[in-house]
Amino acid sequence: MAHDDRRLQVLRAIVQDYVSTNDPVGSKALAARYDLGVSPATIRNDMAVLEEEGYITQPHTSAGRVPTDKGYRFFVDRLSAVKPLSVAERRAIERFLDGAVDLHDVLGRSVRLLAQLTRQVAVVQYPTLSRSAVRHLELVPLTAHRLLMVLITDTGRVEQRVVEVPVETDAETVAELRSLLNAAFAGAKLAEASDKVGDLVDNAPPQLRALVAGVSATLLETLVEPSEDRLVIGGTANLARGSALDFPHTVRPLLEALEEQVVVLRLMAEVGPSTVTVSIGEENEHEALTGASFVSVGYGSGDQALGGLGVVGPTRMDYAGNIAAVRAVARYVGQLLAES
Amino acid sequence: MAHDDRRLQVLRAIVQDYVSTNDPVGSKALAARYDLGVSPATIRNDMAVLEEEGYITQPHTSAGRVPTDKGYRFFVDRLSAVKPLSVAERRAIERFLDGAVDLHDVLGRSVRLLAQLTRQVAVVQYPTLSRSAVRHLELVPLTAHRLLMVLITDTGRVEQRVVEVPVETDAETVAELRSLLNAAFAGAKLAEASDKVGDLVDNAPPQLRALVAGVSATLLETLVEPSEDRLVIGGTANLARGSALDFPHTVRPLLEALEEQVVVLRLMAEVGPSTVTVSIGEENEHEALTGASFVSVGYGSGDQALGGLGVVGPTRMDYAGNIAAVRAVARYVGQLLAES
DNA sequence: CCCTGGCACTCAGGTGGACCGAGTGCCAGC
DNA sequence: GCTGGCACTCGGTCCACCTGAGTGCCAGGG
Repeated sequence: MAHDDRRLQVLRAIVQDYVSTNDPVGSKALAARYDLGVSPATIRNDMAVLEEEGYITQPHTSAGRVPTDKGYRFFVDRLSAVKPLSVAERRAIERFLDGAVDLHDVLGRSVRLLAQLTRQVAVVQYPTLSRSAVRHLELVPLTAHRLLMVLITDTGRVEQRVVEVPVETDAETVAELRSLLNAAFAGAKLAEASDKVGDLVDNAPPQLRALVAGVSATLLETLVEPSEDRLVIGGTANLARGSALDFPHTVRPLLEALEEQVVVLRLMAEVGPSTVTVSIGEENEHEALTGASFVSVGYGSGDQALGGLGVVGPTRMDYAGNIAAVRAVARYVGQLLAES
Repeated sequence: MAHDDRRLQVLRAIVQDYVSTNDPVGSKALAARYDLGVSPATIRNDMAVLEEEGYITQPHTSAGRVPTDKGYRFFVDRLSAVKPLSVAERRAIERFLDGAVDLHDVLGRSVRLLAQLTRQVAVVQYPTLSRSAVRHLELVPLTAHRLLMVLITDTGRVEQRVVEVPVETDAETVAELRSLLNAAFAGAKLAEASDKVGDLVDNAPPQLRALVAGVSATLLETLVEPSEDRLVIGGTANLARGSALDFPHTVRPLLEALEEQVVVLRLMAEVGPSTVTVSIGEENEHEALTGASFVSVGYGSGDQALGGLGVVGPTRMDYAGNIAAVRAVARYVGQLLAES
């Protein structure tokens, strides 16, 4: 139908115009700027319908229209082509991420990069431990009854815990324990580690059993602790840019939610690799985010994402551009992690 | 002189009142609230002198007075007694920091704690590598030509680097290398590490020399790289609270400076342990911080601070309270790190 | 059946004047 | 050297008014 088609065009034009100017957009401006081939009056009729259907709304009578969350949603779903990144942008990504020395560095650079590309707040999650594999388990004796366990994963994460052991342990025993644990766990996905613990303890030489059990228990604990999931956040300064415009009253609740991490992690939990997830305004369950949109995607090779990354910004954001940026950065991060 | 004495009282009262109300304070309000034993008219005279001397200023005629940076400085320098923390606060600190599982956790909790106590932006620096001692050096073979070097310090920091080695290396060689390096470096301050490298290479068995040299070089590199110094920042949401009041136009430059880290690290570089440093407004060299004050102190047992921590806020802040909080948290962090 | 130009209507935001009150500086008196 | 009194200043607020953007509706034309 020619009608519906044009209405879609009108909606699209409204979104684009509003995103770039931040002014409610009126029929006249639309007709002037977007060459829709019809007069303002016609556009007004279409706009009335769009408003009826809930895609746009007027902040007040005698103002132009503004997309609603539903409008953005429709717009995003119909995003025909994701705007490809410019050559300059691709080069910027490479230049930015090249020369990272370790995981911390990779993620730190990614978050800065993403914030810079999108001019929004960027969020990068550390690779989930449970989906990483053990590269090495190190034990460093601290005292006779305390060991420092250091877990190194294939994604480059390093976690450490102090293990209190019931029996006195000398250097030799520690060495034995270390090779035992590494033989058992090295290369194994951490999610599978819990399955192996039982066997491992059973098969351990009797004098080592208590130790193996103790260290294994701590290992498993690190997997479930809340600190298990870490987040790097960057570009919060972008929130201040036009905060008055984008966020009704203050950015405070948003900043709080970001620092809370839990909120963002929950959102991240749902992301899959290669499929960008966009959640818009009210679609976000957490109250502080109801005025914001979240564009995220998983990174990592395989079929299951190692972690997620994304950007948070006003619902009035450049979805096409941000989706492209998020996807591109995720791909590079995935590559970098696969290499190391 | 009775005069000067009362003028100091007046200045103090102005600072206190302004800090708590955020309104320019007039002679009448001062007389009413602070019981200075003299009439408003007299206070006006004192205020005129204080203004002449640059300690206070009027935002406009017919408004009260506001302390200048110089006024705050004077106030801080004459802070007779740092307000001791309440029992509840002390208990809160312990409760907050207790049960931290590793360094990351300790610092993360500290920064949240500090932000909560002071209601400002809190900043905590990771222990400087060069002032930490090596607890353990681990080498994990990745491929025949690549090793993962993991450095564990006595402060609980863990750094990792991939080392490309020129010669093919088997597991046995790696083990040898590992014990060689640990024998040489374990327990040594990292600042002294560079001195030891020469000897170490000379005394190494010939076939290991190239390896030892390569790994040592990487180790030294990690000490000088910018990533050497890390920072945890928290409580940025506090900037949003009353941002319009405290920071003339936006919080943006401040947020940017904080994310920049370098700026803050430079400020931190100067802190000593146990002596709280306060830099106020224009005293800060970086432009973005000229509207802010920075209260910082080093933490760590010895005479040299392992790292620093502090808070950033408007010049209009509760200096006495913040100094007390910063000092208290630093002490606890120092203790926690010494224990582990 | 759909588009278009015209027209009356609404209302947010800006402008300018009047007023109010907090706060000051100064002065004469104690 | 302190104090009360007094004239003066000036930012903030309130209000009334106007302007202009934008709308909805309607009648007419393709």
